[in-house]
Amino acid sequence: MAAPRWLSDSEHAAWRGFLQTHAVLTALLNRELTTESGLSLQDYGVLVGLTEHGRMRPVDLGRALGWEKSRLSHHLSRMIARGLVAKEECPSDRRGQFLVVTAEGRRAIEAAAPAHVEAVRRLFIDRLTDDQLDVLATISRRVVSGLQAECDGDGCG
Amino acid sequence: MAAPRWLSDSEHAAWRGFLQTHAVLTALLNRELTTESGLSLQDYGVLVGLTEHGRMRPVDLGRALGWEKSRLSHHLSRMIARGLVAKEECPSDRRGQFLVVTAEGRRAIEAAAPAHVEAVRRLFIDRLTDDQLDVLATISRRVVSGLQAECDGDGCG
DNA sequence: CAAGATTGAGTAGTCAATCTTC
DNA sequence: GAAGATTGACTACTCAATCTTG
Repeated sequence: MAAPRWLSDSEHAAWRGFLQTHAVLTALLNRELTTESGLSLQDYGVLVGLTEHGRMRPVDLGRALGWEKSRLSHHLSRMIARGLVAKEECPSDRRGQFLVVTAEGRRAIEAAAPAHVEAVRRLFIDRLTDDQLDVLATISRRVVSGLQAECDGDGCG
Repeated sequence: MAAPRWLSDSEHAAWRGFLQTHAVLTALLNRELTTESGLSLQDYGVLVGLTEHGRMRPVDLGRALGWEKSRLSHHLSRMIARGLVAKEECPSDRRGQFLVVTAEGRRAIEAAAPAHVEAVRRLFIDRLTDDQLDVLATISRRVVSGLQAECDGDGCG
């Protein structure tokens, strides 16, 4: 390995800031959401994904969330046990299934959403400018696409 | 609760993108780091914090990382058991201690750093412009300061 | 053999209760 | 009583192994 290109102060600030922001933000949002609705931030993410797409295969939901397949599988089995989501057969490819939100899951996310969206606004969205939000979305697409390219070469998951 | 101000498409993209990016990026970085050096991303963060500050109290390290106090406490006891960090008495306030990196901890992070920094560059830093990195650092400061203001009102920790 | 998904064992994180010192 | 820190029980995540279908 040649002499490492260490991070500059501003690069270091960006990277550590990203990690710190995520830690602190998700901890508080998760606490609020759980206390008020009984859903975790993870539950909420699953329900948002399925609600947006109507029905979805685990592999696609996992990609949208950025989760490992076994994490998703464990989490889904807990949510299925609680009656929030359900599985349907996938006729075209019997290795996979479709996931759907149950009526109870729909009630749960509809009850949780107003307060949670307010919290996300208060702590995150409303503290940033439109330009900053656009940069963030651009960064996400850029980094995630790079990660996926990386994972085409070997087995990432 | 009045009619909720739902997130616009671009706000939703920014927020979900942030969560997805963090999930996907930390999973891959953690796997690489653990495989090549035996340190987790969390271990690395602790060692970076302590190395930068020389000696540090748990409460300050927890703030820098954005971690809950019990998470830090559990993690430190594991790192102490592995000989990576150690505690010293804090003469001015005997409720607290100082944390220091051991010689072994220093060896571990120095061995891990070159490859890890390369990975952070390859997957994150080098894919973004300087302007984007600056925006990210600004966002972090802004959001984290808001969170701390929020936590002055009640007990967040 | 590759891809979608599950399982079990081990590790890590959260919450509430507790202890000590200020 | 509040702040710094720890502990134990519970929940969640990771990794590797496995199973089934393409």
